[in-house]
Amino acid sequence: MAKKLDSQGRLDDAARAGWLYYVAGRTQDEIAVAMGISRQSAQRLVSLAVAERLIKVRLDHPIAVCMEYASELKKKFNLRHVDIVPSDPDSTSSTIGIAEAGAAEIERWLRRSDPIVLAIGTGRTLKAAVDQLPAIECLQHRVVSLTGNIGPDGSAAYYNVIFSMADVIKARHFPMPLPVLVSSAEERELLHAQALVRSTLDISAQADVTFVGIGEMGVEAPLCLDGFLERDEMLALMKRGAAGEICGWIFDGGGKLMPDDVNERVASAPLPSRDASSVIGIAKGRRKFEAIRAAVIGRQINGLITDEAVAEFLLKD
Amino acid sequence: MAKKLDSQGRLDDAARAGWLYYVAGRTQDEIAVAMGISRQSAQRLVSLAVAERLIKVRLDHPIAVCMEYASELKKKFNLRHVDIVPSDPDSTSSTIGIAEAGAAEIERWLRRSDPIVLAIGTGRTLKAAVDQLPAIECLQHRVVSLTGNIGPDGSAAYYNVIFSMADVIKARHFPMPLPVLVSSAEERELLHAQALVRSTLDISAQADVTFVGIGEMGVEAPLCLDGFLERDEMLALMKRGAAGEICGWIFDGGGKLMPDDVNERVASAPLPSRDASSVIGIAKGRRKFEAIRAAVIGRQINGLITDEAVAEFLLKD
DNA sequence: TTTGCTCATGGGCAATTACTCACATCTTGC
DNA sequence: GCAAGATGTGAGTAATTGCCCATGAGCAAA
Repeated sequence: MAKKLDSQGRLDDAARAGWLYYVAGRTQDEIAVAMGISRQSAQRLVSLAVAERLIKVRLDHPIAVCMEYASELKKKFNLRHVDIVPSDPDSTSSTIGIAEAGAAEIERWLRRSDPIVLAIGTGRTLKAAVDQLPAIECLQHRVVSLTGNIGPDGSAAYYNVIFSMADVIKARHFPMPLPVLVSSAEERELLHAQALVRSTLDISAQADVTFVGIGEMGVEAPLCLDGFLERDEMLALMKRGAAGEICGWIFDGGGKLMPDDVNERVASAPLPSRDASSVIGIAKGRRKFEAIRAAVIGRQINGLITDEAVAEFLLKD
Repeated sequence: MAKKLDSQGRLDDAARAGWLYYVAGRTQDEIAVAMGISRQSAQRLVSLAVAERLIKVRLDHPIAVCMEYASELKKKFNLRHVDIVPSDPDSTSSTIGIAEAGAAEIERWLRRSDPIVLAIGTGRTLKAAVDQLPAIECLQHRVVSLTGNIGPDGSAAYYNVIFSMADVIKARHFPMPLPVLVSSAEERELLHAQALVRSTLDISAQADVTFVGIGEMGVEAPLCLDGFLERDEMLALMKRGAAGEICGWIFDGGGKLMPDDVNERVASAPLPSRDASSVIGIAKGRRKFEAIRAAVIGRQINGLITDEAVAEFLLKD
């Protein structure tokens, strides 16, 4: 070979080796023979070609952009887990796609053989996700609800999902026999002191992974639709800067829990630690843009399952 | 994951795995953990992504000697466009490398926002190139076939590429509902007079760019293999000095169309103007040396995508 | 319902590739 | 012309990947 190898010549060789390796599909051994160098040198040239970005790999599939977004979001917001599903602009469903993706992620956790504690919030999206779960026996795990299962009128809250979940997987489950909102901070303390509630709260604090929906603010928001909040309470909250809620915990545009009397009355368990465990939000849709951004910024969650449209919104500034 | 896995979902997974492997640079083990599958399954998905051509690799570096050859060829034969890819002396494939390069050049044309007419010939090499194309919507362009799509036995000619092309790009396309060779000059006139054929011929004459394969002469040549010409017809042609063919048009060593009865029966559209448009040949391989030289000398083409070995041959005298 | 077929799965193993270390060679600055 | 640092090389070894096989699930025909 040439005695003097300037960096141009070396890059040429790297390009040639990279071409033989990736395009022609030869092994590094064959390349070494063809180029008259040692196997190791061939390997170095190939990795140089990669390092110098001479080799461009492109994935020609609609999923590609989702993966891209996921990786950027993970970096930008320091998230543990991000899953982006393709958007269907023609669909008005607020769950299509993410329900399946959410179920897949829940299932991944449930398939673990070591026992875990899985905490779960409430909401339509989460319910849709749980409905997608296959039947698996998970005797080793425990599933705990972060939110009360009693509706404002005393009936069972429809969108409390822990029972649906318990139906399909055979794990021990710990519902929270409370309303979502109580009348005062004092009442909450009283209720939380009950042995049964106490133990559920304790278990929830040990959660290894948590799945929650993310609610937006507005008179059409779930909190209002389901009768937990009156229309004017909601309007007042919005005036004070509320951006969204998770399990009833209301946060502002920066994702900080608001020092508000409504939050004083939330009977849900606190969200498990975002430092020590995974807390994964599942949500999409135009109306939730701000709520999702706030939740991510304020680290109410450290994982996100959403769609392309939300990803674009979160990445755009 | 244990849900019903339709092939769509499986391709999605393959794309994910492929992305994680090639773009994100994760190992198959990491991918397996991330996707909740076994390492072997991850490996299968990755290779499926490759097999399904979801992964496109290209080399983005001007290898000095290739660039040099290209510029010399351009000058020597007054060509509009020359692309030289490295040779792999041990490979017997007649398409490797130039298929990717051809696809890249086709893509460059397709990416133009102003509407163009792209004419396309036939052949294995061209088919391999089109298979490398990514899916792009090109509603503004028109794609027209220069050759008939009916094989000698009346079936669809396999190596007619316009349909493969129309699959991946969503442009209007104009196939040529004719055999490649007809029985006589009179029959050709008759068929060409049909309205449908007429309009395709008219469009092809307006082509802004044309991509064609270059066929060699010989009993192993495509024209024979695919049954368009009998063995002894071919031998007679060679005796009369035939050097190669493009879209069935047979030319001699000087690249001039032969005044031969076979050429009288070729039903293909004439090659678009080499003065007013780009007509790019894609071919390589020892057996095509003479055919390529003739095509370039006789200006059947004014652009060439080939490999180092051919470039050296063309430059050596 | 049974039988046969296809195909995905996971384990195991061999081939291939990546990394580390010690040494040789080349370039640079004086 | 020489020392010092940078850079390339080969060997050995660990990690990663590719492939074959037996198995079992899903599905269609009998």
